[in-house]
Amino acid sequence: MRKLGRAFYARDTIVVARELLGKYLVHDSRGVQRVGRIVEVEAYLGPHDLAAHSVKGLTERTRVMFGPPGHAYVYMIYGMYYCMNVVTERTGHASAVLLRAVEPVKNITARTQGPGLLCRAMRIDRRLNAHDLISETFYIAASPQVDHFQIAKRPRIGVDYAGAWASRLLRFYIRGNLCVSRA
DNA sequence: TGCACGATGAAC
DNA sequence: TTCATCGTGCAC
Repeated sequence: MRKLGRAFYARDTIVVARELLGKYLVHDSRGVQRVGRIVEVEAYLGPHDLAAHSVKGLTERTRVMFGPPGHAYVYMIYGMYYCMNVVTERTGHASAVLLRAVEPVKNITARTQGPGLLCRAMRIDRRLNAHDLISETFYIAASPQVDHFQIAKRPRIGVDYAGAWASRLLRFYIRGNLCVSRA
């Protein structure tokens, strides 16, 4: 599979979010390679986006978001789940794409519909925070076959506190895909 | 040093 | 609609 390079991530966040749909998330963990096809994502546009964690500025937690593109921002939510983001644009821009759901492709037995379940099923946890996705064991690759689909746009989930930003259509998913967390 | 609050998921 | 569960950020 063709691994995505730094240049893929160093672009407009909405473009990256849309193009991540259909790509393959690969994680080699203790000799087991797990692969999931990305079917749902959300774009977080930077410190001016009231729903983005980077709205807090550069802190210990948001350090990775402010760093270079192509790295994984993994954080714990509600004390029980992890969520994985891909950092986009240039260093300091503090934008990222949240991976919300994947379709099981290889060595995945648990459910993957939702950001928390996705990380649990693919064994993604805090240890992978700040991990470079231009690597051998944790990366995203282009689809091995040509596949075309329609992209649906919806408001992001769980960000009602973000005022006008809550209604922006920044959640994208593959229309009709059964592995999407919410249609 | 303490505390309110989540980019969730599951049960009721 | 409620709750489990804990790291983070900020108030004090």
